[in-house]
Amino acid sequence: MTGSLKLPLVRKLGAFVTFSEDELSVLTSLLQRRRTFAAGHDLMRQGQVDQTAYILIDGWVCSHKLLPDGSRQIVNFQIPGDFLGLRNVLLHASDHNIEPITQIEVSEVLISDLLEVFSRTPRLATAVLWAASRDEAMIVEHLVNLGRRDASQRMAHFLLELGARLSLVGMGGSGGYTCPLTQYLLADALGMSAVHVNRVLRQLREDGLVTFRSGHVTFDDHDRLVELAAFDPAYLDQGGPLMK
Amino acid sequence: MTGSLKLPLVRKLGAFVTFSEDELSVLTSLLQRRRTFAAGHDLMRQGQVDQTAYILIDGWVCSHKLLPDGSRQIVNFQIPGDFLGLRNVLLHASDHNIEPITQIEVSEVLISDLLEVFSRTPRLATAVLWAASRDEAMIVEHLVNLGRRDASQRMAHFLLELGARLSLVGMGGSGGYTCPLTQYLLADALGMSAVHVNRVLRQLREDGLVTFRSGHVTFDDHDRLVELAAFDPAYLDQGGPLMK
DNA sequence: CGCAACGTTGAAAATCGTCAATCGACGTGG
DNA sequence: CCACGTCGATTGACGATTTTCAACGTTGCG
Repeated sequence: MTGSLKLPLVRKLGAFVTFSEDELSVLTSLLQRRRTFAAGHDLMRQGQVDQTAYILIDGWVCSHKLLPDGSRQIVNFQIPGDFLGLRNVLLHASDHNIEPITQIEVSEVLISDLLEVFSRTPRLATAVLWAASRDEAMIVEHLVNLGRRDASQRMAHFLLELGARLSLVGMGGSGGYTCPLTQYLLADALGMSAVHVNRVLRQLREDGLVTFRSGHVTFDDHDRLVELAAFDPAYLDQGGPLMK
Repeated sequence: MTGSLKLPLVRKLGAFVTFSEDELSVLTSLLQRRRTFAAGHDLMRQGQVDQTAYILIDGWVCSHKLLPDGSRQIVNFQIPGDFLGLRNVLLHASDHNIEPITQIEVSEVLISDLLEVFSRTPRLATAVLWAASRDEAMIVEHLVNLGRRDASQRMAHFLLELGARLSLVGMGGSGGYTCPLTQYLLADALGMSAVHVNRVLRQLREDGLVTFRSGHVTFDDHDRLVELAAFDPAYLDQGGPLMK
């Protein structure tokens, strides 16, 4: 067994299938073309016709859409092991922006490489499509979050989802996790104002549910938080040994 | 040329590629296993482990998620030519419900058939994945709708998107379209109450923008409606001759 | 005729956004 | 070293949007 089990992507896909040595080597060969981006330097912009995809190795990223009035909606945050821009590969132009929140390291994935992987190792192709399906399921749950939960429930659900995702790649435990997101980023992700984010976080903290302070999320009462948010992690499809 | 050009699925995918005769026959072979469902008889339920997908031939469908408190969020409506349940094929369990709004006719798609299509005709596989990417782009835009637009803009955007989608499969023109959705369905899709849906529709009608009455949507002032909603159809990726 | 589903409207209440101000941490230039 | 500006977090007051509650109208159908 190599050190590749430490790679977030491998850990994540491991929730779907167990790879053979051959598949592992093909997978890691996808991760060779490394690049680094500084926070705020977009990897991709709305309307851009560049059909490049990336795999996030290290750091945090957000994908968002900008509206003509200057406001924006963050669609999701990406953490190590996640794909970036996969949806745009087949669309004529990118429909969203991809912006690093921290300094990041990515692997560039050429479409040609991806297609070769698809034809050579069908199980790996299936695993990639599984990850894509899971990403879509997450977006759907965010839609439910915005449409049918109030601000407190939205926040609770968001923090729990992030915790579950981070656990899967070894970046968080049941007690909490480190998180570089600002209240402005949370606001744009949860469809509310930064002021209200602050109020909601205070409320959750005073109620003894979660504490989000100076870059760290602490679950003070995980069970009650799950109940408040009506959080059912089934959509994350991570039923393996890593799920509690 | 056969009569297959009248098929909504073929028209839709035609916005992405032009098919050869051989590809057309493979595509239509996917549409053989016909089934009919009555309104209200779900094709699929949350948590179900059935990995069947369908292609909608005729009628209207909605996919939605139910919350423990009884409320629901409609993720999208499907119209003829759309896939149903494609995302669930690789997930361990369905993450949403699929419910016919009218009586519908569908073609059942077996995973085995789909995989065979993928290996035999790569261009067709690409077209299917394009459609899936487009569906996801739509969900993302709905997310933006819920997160960053007020009720009037949401409604305007929704009605415009539906119009553009229907045009692509020959079910609507620039003037308007026939639409079986109730105000309750609109409410669950747009994340608001049915009462407010009613008020918003009245406002849009009195402002001379759109009229939605007795199952028919009429664009009274398409340009102003587009401006109100900040509607940019780029995400629908239907840049062909059908887009105005 | 009477029920049921959908549409419509008003009034009161809750949620949330906007505006405005303050504070602490941090880095930079003088 | 200190002044200054910036960014993020925080709080209060006020106002706008939207929900809830309640009632009534309309249509279609058994």
